Amino acid sequence: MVAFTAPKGVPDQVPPRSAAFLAVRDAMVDQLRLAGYGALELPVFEDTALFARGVGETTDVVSKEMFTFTDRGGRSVTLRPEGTVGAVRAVLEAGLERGALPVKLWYDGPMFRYEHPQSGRQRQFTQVGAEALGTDDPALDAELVALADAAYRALGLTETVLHLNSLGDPQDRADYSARLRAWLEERVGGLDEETDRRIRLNPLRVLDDKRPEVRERTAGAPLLSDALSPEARSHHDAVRSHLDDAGVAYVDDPRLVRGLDYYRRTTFEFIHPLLGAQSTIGAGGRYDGLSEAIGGPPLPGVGWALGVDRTLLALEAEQVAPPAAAGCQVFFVPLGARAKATSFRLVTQLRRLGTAADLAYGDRGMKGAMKAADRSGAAYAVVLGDRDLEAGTVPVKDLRSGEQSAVPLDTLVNHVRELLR
RNA sequence: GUGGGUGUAGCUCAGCUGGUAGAGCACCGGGUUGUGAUCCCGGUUGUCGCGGGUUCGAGCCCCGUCACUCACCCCA
Repeated sequence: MVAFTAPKGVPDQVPPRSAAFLAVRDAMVDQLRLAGYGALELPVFEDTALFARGVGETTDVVSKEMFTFTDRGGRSVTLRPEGTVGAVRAVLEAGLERGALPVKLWYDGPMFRYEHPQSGRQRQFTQVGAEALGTDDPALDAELVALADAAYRALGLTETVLHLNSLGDPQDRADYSARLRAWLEERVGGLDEETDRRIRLNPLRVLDDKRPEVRERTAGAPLLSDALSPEARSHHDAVRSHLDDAGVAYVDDPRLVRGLDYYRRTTFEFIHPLLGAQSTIGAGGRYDGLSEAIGGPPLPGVGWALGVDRTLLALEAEQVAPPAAAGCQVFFVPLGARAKATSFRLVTQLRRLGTAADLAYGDRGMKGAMKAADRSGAAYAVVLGDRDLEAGTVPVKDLRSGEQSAVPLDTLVNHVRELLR
């Protein structure tokens, strides 16, 4: 036991799992690069008011899950609970919306929400995010969905299910909310205080309640998908048709609701059935009003965030081996001080040339050093002691076959690089 | 914020009706004065989460507390 532990809900990533963590992140980013998305580096904390306006005051994320503190200058700042709002702020600040459109961007990094940790949910978690701003072309919605789908496929996930819905335009949503509120008050009202409050403030979210007794009562609720304006309807149809053409499978989920206020029209979630309660491994949608909500010009946008931690859990649940990290290629086993100095020099030389090399540290014995060579995963071991240095040739051992040959010391570096070719 | 479960070695865990701490794996060393993954032998690691109580005696019983974990709400 050590004196300090990581703060509650804040994970460490250590080997060997950390390699898989990075591989998941990279697989997502690779897809975005293929599609012309540019990199965005964003601050980890922002003005608290930015999130309040952008994400929405009444959302759970803003009302009870933010890491908010006052800095030394008396300003209220908040560790970002999500990436989209900050990304849009950065685009507006840099004036990118006045350049070539659409602006397509990706970013990654830690997000923070003050929640009770459980499987698949931490207070600090990592997302890869993508945003496409400046046009309301439904093909962009489909592109983003297809890219997330491709990332999951590239990683080897086969059981992910894509849920798709449209929340309509603001007017559709307002009309529908009023109708749903009346319906819910009659059937679900009086169940408990929290639910009553939700019926008043954001009735759509009641449909997302997982409690069986609530599920039962909301079974016949009117659906938003039946209340879409002709414009929202045709946008949604276009998205679906692009996905069909691209061979991306999805499930129409008319009850899919998102917890962040800025979404409208397209919304989607990638759900993994083997994960337990926190089963959404990636999600997103269109947010055409967000820019205006934070004081910017009208600027349509669509985006998603994929959870790196949860995607890794999904890989583990499917027992898919994550891409292996590149390991050591040549391992040096020095016997004695002179040999160690020579080994160190050769290892450094090899590394400069791009060959992964390592050596046995700690002046351990032959047996221990060979064991370390074996564990390093290297294809070759170079064993050298004083008598080899005097002879001018050193034994190079093929660790798979066990065969060994003597190589002149002055050509060792090239010889080893030749062997590894 | 609410509820359930669990805290013993680096890891996974055993520990009987209370009698003073164990296994497997891992790690280190030796068997082989210079050759790994097998085998054999040996060795290291513990405030039994923490604090208090009951008892001649507590890993075990009681109270409190903290942490971890799963679930609700909500979300990636």
